[in-house]
This record gives sequence, C-alpha cells and structure tokens, in this order.
Amino acid sequence: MAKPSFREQVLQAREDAIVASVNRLLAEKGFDLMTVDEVVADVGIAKASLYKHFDSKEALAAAAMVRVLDRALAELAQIRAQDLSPLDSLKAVARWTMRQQLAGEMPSLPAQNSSLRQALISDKAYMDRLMQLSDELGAWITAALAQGSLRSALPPELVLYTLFARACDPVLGMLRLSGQYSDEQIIELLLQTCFDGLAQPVANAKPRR
Amino acid sequence: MAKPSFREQVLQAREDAIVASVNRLLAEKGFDLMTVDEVVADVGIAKASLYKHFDSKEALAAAAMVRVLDRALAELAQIRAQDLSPLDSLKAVARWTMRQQLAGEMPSLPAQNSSLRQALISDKAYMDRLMQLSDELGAWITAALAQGSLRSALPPELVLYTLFARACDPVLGMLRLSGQYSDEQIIELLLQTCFDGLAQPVANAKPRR
DNA sequence: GTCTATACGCAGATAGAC
DNA sequence: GTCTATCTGCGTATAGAC
Repeated sequence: MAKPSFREQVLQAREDAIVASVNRLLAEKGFDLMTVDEVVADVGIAKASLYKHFDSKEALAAAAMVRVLDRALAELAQIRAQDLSPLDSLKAVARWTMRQQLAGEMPSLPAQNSSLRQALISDKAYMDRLMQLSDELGAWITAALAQGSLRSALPPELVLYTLFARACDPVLGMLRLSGQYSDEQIIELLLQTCFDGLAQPVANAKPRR
Repeated sequence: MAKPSFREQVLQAREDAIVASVNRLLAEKGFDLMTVDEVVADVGIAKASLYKHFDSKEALAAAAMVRVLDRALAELAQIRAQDLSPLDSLKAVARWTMRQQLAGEMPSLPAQNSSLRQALISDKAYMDRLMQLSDELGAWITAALAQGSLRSALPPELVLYTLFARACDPVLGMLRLSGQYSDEQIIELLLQTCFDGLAQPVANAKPRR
C-alpha cells in the first residue's frame, strides 16, 4: 500500500468503465432486458473477466445505483449551498432527476422485481446512500410542510415517494417522442404538473372530493 | 353466423379463464417475471393446450390488455352517463384506474420493452381500443381546457400521457406498503396530488378571469 | 486478471399420441 | 384440443489455460 500502484488504478478505471456501461444500458433497456453479454461487448472484455470484478448481474445494477445515488447526494449538496427555500430545493432536485433521465443517466429498475430488490436491500453501500438521501429530502419536506408551502393534507412519505417516482416518470419519454418540445420545456411542464397539478386552481375554494 | 354451439361456449370460457389468470399475474409480477408455466399452472391446463389458444406470450399480454381496455371503455360510458363536467369526468376516470390497480386488475407492462411493444402495436384489436380510449379522453381534455378547468399552459397530450401514467403509478403500492391508509384514502391523496399538485397554492397570486 | 470454451438451468415453444 | 415429453435458444455463471 506504500505506493498507489499504477496497476490498481488501471483496474479501478476498468471497473468505472464497466459501471458506466451498465448505467447507460440500464437507462436504455432496463434491468431485465440488459444482458451481461451486452455489457462485456460494450466494455470490450470477456465475460469471465467481468465476473472477477462483480459477483452477479444484480451486483452490477447495485454498483450502478450506488453511482447514481452518489451523484444525487453531491447534487443535493450543491442545491443546499444555494440557500433556496425548502420548496425550491425540492423543485431543484426534481429538475435534476428529470434531466438525468432525459440524458440517459437514470437506470430504470423494475419496481417490484424481487430478485433484484432482494439484492439491493442486502447491499449496505446502496442502502446507506438511499437512507441518507431520504433523510435529507425528508428534512426539506418537513420544513416545507411547516412553512405551509406544501399541502398540509399530504403525508411526508407521500411527497418523498412521489419525488422518487417522478425520477423515472415515463411521461418524460412519451413527450420527447412527440418531438414537439425541447428537453427543458418538457422538464418545466412536468415540474408544473407535479407541484401545481393538472387543474387550473379556482379562486377561493379548495377542491372537494 | 349459426348458433354458438355449447362446445364453443366452453372453449370461450376457457379462454376467458386464461386471460383472467394472465391479467392477475401481469398485475402481480409484470410481463417479464410472469412465466407461461405459471399461467398454465394457475389455469390448470397443459402448456401445449394454451398454445392452441394463443400464439405466444406476447399474445397473452395483448389479450389481457384488450380485456382491460374494454372494461375501461365501459367505465367511460358509465361516467359519461353521469353528465359530470369534463374535469370531473377525467377525475372519475383516474379514480377508476387507481382502484383497478389497487384491486390487482391492472397489468403492468414494462414501458419500453421492445418485443412486447412491437406485438402490441401490431395487434389491431388492442390498437383500435387504445385509439378509441385516447379519443374519448381527448375530447374531455380539450373540453376541460376550453372551460379553463385545466391549466391552459399544458398541452393536451401531456394531460393524456399523465393520466395513462398514473394508472400504473408505483406510488400507490408504496403508500399501501406503509399500511397507514385505506385504499380509498390513498386514492384521494393521489388524485389530489395529480390534479392539484404537491404545493400549497399561494393565496392571492391566482387571479381568475 | 484475462482469455476461450463450456456447463447449467430456465423459459418459450413444439411433436406426436390419444 | 388435451395431454406428456421434448426441443431449442439464451443468459448467467464457471473451468482451466495462459
């Protein structure tokens, strides 16, 4: 460990290349349709070599998710440094996740896939980051609720789940397919529907039922 | 056509049983995780028999989707008979689709699965119903926009896509897992976030003319 | 650690008797 | 049309040489 051997750096770089490919393929096709053969073809290594770095296909996905969560946590720090209101901070996060999705950087994992899900919740690196992310978002959410900038009738976990769900909202892709809007237009439209709703608010009445 | 023989009715009933099982399994596990072996085990027939009725796994999913779309079209007729406002009609549709999802009646098909998607868009029965559904919803959407009850800045197709997307919103399942809310409470919460947004509207920034 | 070659299992689909 | 038994391809994972 005296010298950070050059060889180790090369290996680390290779693992990074693998995870980058996995991330892209996960965003394109999702976990089920992504095959390990595609990954090794993309990276340009043999399949057995990949399995020297990662134990399973699920471990590949977990590594990709850790990478995304790390980037998300870094983004949260950036946003916090801007000293926005809690509500605007949440909007900034949502905007960032939508940009990630449109840029093909957001892996899409089947929500209820049991094999992958088990692997993820058993992965400490993944769960730690997920918890931290939830905590930091939760702080903004409760602060926004206290300020009255989020609807007081909404439970905090509903807001949290909704933010996570909008990070992989298929409406983004559908709107892009229509070809009529720029990526930034799409993002602003979806931000508005997420935070302000589809309906035009009426002057002095709460919506009933 | 001559009278439908009793034998044909039995066969039809068997196909209905198959599609019902497929529908349930699709709602539970999604297309990828549903296996044909599970379907035949659930129905209680041999696999070769199933393939006498349906050409492929994709054809099974298409039949299930046709069934769902037919139920949706029937529901639309019900709603139209109530003579609600366009906005309330759209809300009623959203409420119905959420109920279907919580009841385990809404198949979840991976949005960008190419093999299945190709099969679906090649299926005339499916596409016909999808078009009709889109048309009928589109009429309500444009009417609501004309009345000013939907945000005028929103493109009609965004509203349509959003309604489709919310029919399989994973937030429903996440909230149910928390165990704190009844199904109807969950539906009303999500209806509100969909149509009125997460944010509390500010008091006097919404002049209505 | 990297490679070629291969084992293994699973899931979709079919053959052929009845 | 229904069954049992089988074929086939593919995708994950591993053996063994270098």
